[in-house]
Amino acid sequence: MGSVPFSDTELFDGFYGGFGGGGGCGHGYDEYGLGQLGASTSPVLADGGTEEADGAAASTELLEAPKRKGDRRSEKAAMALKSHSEAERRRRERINAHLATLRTMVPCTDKMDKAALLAEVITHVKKLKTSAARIRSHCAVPADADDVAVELVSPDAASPPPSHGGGLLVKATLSCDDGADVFADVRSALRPLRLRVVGSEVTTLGGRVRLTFLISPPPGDDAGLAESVRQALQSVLDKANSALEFAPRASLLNKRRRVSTFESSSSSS
DNA sequence: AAGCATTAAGCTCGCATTCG
DNA sequence: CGAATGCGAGCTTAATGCTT
Repeated sequence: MGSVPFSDTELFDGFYGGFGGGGGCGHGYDEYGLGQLGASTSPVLADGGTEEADGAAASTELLEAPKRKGDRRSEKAAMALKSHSEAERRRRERINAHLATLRTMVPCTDKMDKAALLAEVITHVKKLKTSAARIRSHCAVPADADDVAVELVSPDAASPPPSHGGGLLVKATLSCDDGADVFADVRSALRPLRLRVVGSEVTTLGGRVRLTFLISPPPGDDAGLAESVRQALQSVLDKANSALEFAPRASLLNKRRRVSTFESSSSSS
């Protein structure tokens, strides 16, 4: 339509005043005294006059000083604008790169626009969550959230080994991050209780671990033992969580965090 | 084919927030 | 406190589809 295509705007690097894009916001670029910046040999000063006119009118040091100061200010503002503009471009590229990644992860999204893509991703994630929940209900996979569960179960439900006598069993389950110390911590926590463990099971998935113990309690003290085991396992969780509090600050910040541009390969200059 | 409306995408600006 | 960054809004342009 007779205007400069976006791809050609690089020609006007630093020349904001000459390009019409985004010019309708009610604020002209001259608001900054930047008119024709970069392309003009007689830059407009903040007060509206040109350097040539002012220079002819007064050549004393006293008058020159503030002028150079204004020049520097507009140069500085122009640099800030350019920098901000480039940062915005990088931001858009980052967003688009991640959207492209999402496109590769969800089938049949090639022709979708961004809004439809995001809607499809939401649907897809919901489906995956439902599937995960279904699988979890059938298999003993670790829970997403840290959890300690202790319950009394009948030997039938728990399918204990033949060595078990026949009374109620204590079934204790711990789900947490699969850290290097988990097993040692659990062992340390349970050892003082002098338990008779008749069965155990370990499941790990995606950096999470789920430990299940079947314990044969002493006669008449089911509830007491269950509570002791629960406290012991809870102490393991508490220890792990307190260790997290001393982890690098970045992992705990809920403020908006700055992320360096493009964790992927593309580096813009 | 021309004209028009709609939509998607990119650009810039100004303000708010965060960081050093 | 100034610089850097994030974000929403308003704008333009290009592409697309529909009607005449």
